[in-house]
Amino acid sequence: MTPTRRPRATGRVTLGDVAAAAGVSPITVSRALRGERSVAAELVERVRAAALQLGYVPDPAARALASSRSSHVAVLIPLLTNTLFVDLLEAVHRTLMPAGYQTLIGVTHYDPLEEEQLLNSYMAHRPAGLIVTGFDRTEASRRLIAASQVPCVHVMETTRAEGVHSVGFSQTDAGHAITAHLLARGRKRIAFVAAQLDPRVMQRAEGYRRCLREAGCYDPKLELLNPERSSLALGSQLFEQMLKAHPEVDAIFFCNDDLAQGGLLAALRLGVPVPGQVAVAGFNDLNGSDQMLPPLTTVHTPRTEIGEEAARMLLSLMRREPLAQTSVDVGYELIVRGST
Amino acid sequence: MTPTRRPRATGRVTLGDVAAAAGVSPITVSRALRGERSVAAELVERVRAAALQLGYVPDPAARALASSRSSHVAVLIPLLTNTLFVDLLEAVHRTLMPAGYQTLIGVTHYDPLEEEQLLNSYMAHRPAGLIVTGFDRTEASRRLIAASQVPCVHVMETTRAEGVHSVGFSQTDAGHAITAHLLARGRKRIAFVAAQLDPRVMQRAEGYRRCLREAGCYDPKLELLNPERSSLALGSQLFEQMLKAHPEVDAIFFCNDDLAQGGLLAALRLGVPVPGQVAVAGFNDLNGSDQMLPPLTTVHTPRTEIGEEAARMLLSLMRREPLAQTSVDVGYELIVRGST
DNA sequence: AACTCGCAAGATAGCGCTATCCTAGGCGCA
DNA sequence: TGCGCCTAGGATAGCGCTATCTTGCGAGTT
Repeated sequence: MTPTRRPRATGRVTLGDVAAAAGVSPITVSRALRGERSVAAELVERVRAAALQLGYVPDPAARALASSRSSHVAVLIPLLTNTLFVDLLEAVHRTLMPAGYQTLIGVTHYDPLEEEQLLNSYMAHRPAGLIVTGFDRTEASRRLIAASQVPCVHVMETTRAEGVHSVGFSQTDAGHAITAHLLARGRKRIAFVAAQLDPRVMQRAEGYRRCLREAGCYDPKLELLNPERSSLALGSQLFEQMLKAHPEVDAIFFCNDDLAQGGLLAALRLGVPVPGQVAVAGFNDLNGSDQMLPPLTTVHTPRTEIGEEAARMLLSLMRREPLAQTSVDVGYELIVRGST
Repeated sequence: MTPTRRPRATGRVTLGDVAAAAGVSPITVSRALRGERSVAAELVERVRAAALQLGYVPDPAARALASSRSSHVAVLIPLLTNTLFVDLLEAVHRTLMPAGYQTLIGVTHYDPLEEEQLLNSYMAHRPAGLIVTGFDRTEASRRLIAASQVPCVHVMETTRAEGVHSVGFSQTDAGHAITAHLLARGRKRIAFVAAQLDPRVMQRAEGYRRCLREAGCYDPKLELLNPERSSLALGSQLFEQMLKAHPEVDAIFFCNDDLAQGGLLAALRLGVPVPGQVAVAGFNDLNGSDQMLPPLTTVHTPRTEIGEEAARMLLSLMRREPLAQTSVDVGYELIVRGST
């Protein structure tokens, strides 16, 4: 009678089971399934077959514990209520999932401190990779990312800084381009209306300013910057406010499409002809902008491409493959519609 | 000279470190920090202090491996591009995170087979809990959930079925209520326009039918069901299509606000007076519905409450606490605005 | 022929926790 | 006094993987 201490039965097919079935050692199974090169092709085949036969599924927890690296990728975005980031997220998710990575979502609400807390909590999970939005974060966050050695890709903006990986486009250039479009339509009194005021919004503002200065018609009074959360309702309100304060305005560049959509609806409500009296432009090409009355001129931001490219770049980093470039500029596209 | 095999240095503060600092055994630290009752209050205090002092963070992977239960909660929703589910998700996330749970997101695209695949993949992670949308899934999925013993809460709809946990409201009743509202406004030729055609949309359709049958003015020809993805553009198109086919229609109940918003914009474009000629009602009270011209009458669906309540219910289940009720009906709210 | 290499495969020892069993001491009860 | 029986805390043994070291063997070197 052995003093029975039965093993905890988990009813799970383990590496060992596969090893027994394939007639090799567990470590060889591990190596074969992970695609390490030092296993003979014939063995790999045998192991694969056995694993499939038994329905073996690797245990991520055990893997993470043994290798101190999980199969999680943490993605930190400012908001889930902005479809821009949702599109980005979905693209990332779609690209990482087939490669066996899980996406952990963190929402920072545009708050660097909140981001720092999230990073602290996510790093306990030893994520395999990290995707963060922009470059505006606390020094502690930056150090944490660097010290952790976790591969990290920055999205939405780009940089040439050494050792930093990024996928995005020039928000400043895009802001410049749409302002230039308004100028080309013969507008002179071009207002800039913004909310949220995150770093990317401010970069668009910079593009707007640069463009108008070049044309000699920059007027700081035509900037309306509101720190509240961006929404249709706020867009309506700011449109009215701008026209009341500056009736001579002949174009408005809204920093985001939801504001612009609100502006267009306000124009309809107030009977302000668009683009007759005021041309309206937005940014991001969100859902519904093409259905507005008139359809909204905007900048299409390629968030799906950004998400896919960032995920691909991260996959390369996680696999320690060489990268073609550390920074990818995916560009933007001016979409001219009826509102200008 | 001992044959040096140095331990893998991970530089992590472990349970053992805390135990040494507090002068107790590791297992006591584990129990103290998890709040098991069998540890003296004084010891708990001592352990807590030591953990805080050392900055101890439990390793989720080790915990998952040892207990065969992770700190992940998988949430399966149909779409990320519908703000309804994003709001739900955010509420769940916000409620679970402080309790130490990570949210894993799965997107099913309304496809039970895709959901089944996701479940298979997520179950490998031994999630601590599961939140799924509605009850429409494959038999295999149902069995997998039941067999896994993972606590599971169903959201958006409710059921009285034994042993099934749910948080939602009656989609049928809500569909009935908004149709009754249109009747009360004196409308007789009330159309139902839907896309997506998921189970909940069909339940709203059922409510619409029941209401009109009760009033003796149900006409199946006034139902326009389109399987495509719901969007503003499709709403515009279906609005036009409906009015062309049935010019006598005096009200349209769209199954979702995005369709209804598209319908309202089409009405503006076509010069159809709303609600003069046609009253328009939507469903879900999405972003922007209050800004439409005229503002859209709709049913506010309390997805934030659903998310919070589902998360709370799941927490209770995961902690094996007794539940007050297995099914929570959070109701809905008719929001009457200018479009009716 | 003796000797390094290089490489495929295996043996071993954990990763950092918790499930499970074990023990010592305290209590009630006859 | 002696027998259970509970409780607090500890000892032990894994959970299912992978990092690291070790071994065996054939090819290349001198």
